Amino acid sequence: MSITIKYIAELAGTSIATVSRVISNDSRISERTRSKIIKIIVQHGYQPNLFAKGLASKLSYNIGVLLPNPAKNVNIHSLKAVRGIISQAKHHGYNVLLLTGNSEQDVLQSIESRYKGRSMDGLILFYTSDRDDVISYLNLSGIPFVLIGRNMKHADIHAVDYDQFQAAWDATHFLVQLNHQNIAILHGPEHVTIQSDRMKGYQLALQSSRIEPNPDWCIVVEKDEEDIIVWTWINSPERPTAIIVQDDDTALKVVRALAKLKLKVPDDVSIVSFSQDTMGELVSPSLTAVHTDSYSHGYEAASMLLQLLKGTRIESNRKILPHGIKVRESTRRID
Amino acid sequence: MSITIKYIAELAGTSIATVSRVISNDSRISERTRSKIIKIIVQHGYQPNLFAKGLASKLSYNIGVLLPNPAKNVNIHSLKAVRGIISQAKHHGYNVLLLTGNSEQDVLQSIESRYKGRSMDGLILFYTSDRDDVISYLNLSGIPFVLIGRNMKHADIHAVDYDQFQAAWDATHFLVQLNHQNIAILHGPEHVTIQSDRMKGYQLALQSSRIEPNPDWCIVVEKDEEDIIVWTWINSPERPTAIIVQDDDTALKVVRALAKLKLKVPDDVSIVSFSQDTMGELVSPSLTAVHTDSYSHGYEAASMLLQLLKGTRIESNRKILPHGIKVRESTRRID
DNA sequence: CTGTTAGCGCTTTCAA
DNA sequence: TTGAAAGCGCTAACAG
Repeated sequence: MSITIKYIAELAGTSIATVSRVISNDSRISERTRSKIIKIIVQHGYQPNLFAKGLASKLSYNIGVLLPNPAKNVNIHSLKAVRGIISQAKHHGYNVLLLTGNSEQDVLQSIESRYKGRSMDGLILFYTSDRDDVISYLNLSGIPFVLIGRNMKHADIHAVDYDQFQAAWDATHFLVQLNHQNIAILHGPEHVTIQSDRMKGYQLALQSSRIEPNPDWCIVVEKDEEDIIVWTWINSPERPTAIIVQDDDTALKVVRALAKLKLKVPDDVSIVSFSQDTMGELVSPSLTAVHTDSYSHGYEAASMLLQLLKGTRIESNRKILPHGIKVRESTRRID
Repeated sequence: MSITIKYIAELAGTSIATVSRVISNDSRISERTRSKIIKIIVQHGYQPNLFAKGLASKLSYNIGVLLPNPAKNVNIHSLKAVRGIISQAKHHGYNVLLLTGNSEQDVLQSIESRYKGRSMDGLILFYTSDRDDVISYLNLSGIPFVLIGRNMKHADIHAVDYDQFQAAWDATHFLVQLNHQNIAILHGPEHVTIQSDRMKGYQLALQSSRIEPNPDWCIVVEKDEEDIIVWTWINSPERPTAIIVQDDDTALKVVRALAKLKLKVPDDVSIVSFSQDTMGELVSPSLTAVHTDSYSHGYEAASMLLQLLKGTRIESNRKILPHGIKVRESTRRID
């Protein structure tokens, strides 16, 4: 049998209520009793039974984390963020419960059963475009939740992200500083919101340098279309000398596509990517990239959710985290 | 107030005990009552309160997953495996609780409090060399656990892995088939067990082809030493024409180091890596690699743990999963 | 400041 | 095949 609050109370010669109060840091307990009880607790390695606690308090002290959808969107970013979440959660006495699902049905049903079953008090999820309906569901259901990323359709939900507009602005500006005039931008079919934010940043940065954005160079890449896109460009009279790419994976594909056409990075074309990973550092050429600290995304998301759970007043629904630009080998100055 | 077993019982005109039995699939319930109750449960979307369940049954229906240590060893492999774990766990009505810790202290204390606090019934962990003491602790504590990977110091624990010996044998054999005679092997300071298994596979494969292993070419790489190693080699009269590298990250570093010496992959040197990731596919040159399905590692580990928890007799402590070799651009035949 | 006590929602004997 | 009732270990009024 494991050690219970009752046993501790007996040892301390108090009632279980007193022990309970000590555990929950109730202020109206004499220093004397408190220290006595704490000593006994430590001595015996007592750990409160979270189920009893949860049952009585109607709180699970679990927060759920919904992983991005299968394979494709599972990346190091999410893992690091999860670490941040765990760390923050632990700090506040919360555990982290992991959820996934192969279909939306599956996901919704997972969330519902965990929430109704009182297994989790709130949820953190990562943005991918197919989460739209999940978010609608969450909004309706009243489950407290925080999004890592941003969603245009649901602009007012609690979210943690970095400033995608500014990030794209910075990337563009950086290239302009290197004398690039012909700058293209490639982004994926997903991430509608991020896409449009980045697009605006890109366009405004160009305009502020008196460069007119070329609409042919703002391209949405369908899966595995990099070859075609690059092929089209190479035939255009004035081809881009620099490309801003949505993510590391796509950036690598673009490098490969360029290589097939005997174009070298950064000699012929410079590339800036949006990184979620340290991978960009290892490849050749290593990738100049806009990066942000995934761990702190998770940390801050958890922090926000915990505030929500505790009913603390939250200043703002959105928390913007800093980003930076890591200059590596894939970019060069042109004359 | 959420729906409880009591409410369902009232609606069904039975006692809560009966409802409970239906839920837990007790055999001695008339088909009539069973179907009636099930209907009501479904109709009302009733979800049992897991805390009450846990409290009464002394089972949490949670399995813990201890993530690999910070940053360095966090990779896509673990994330995919975690998905496999979740999937299997869900299948059996279990949830997945995530654990980490920044220090061993931290980890041990997390495990203990979760286990004692009845938050988890068992644990799955990933192998990294600094987990040795954690494993010793787990062995002592009696917590049911399964290792993903393998540990030499604790050979008899429950574990899921692929055959590292055979994998290295295959990699070596593959290179020999491509006429390589001078084959080196690079592995990290970590993963003692894996290392020695792979080493044996490498050596025996060479010997079976009547090639005498050159001890200078079996090298343990300290962190960020790739440059030096490659530098040493290049000065040796007969340099390796092929290198087997422990993981994708190191492989990329080796490619970079070689490039500094004007050696191209695969023209001058072929490389085979042990992959944990799809990254090897995207880089240039893409990496020929031994790969295994991370998802199923997680799935099988969870399956084993669940058997342990249910007290099912387990045939073997170790489960060996298949691996394969993906031939890509980093290897070529020599004449 | 501390003790008493009534639950929280479920499982599990023990009886019927 | 079903029901009654005693907990599981803790929280949170309420009372002192």
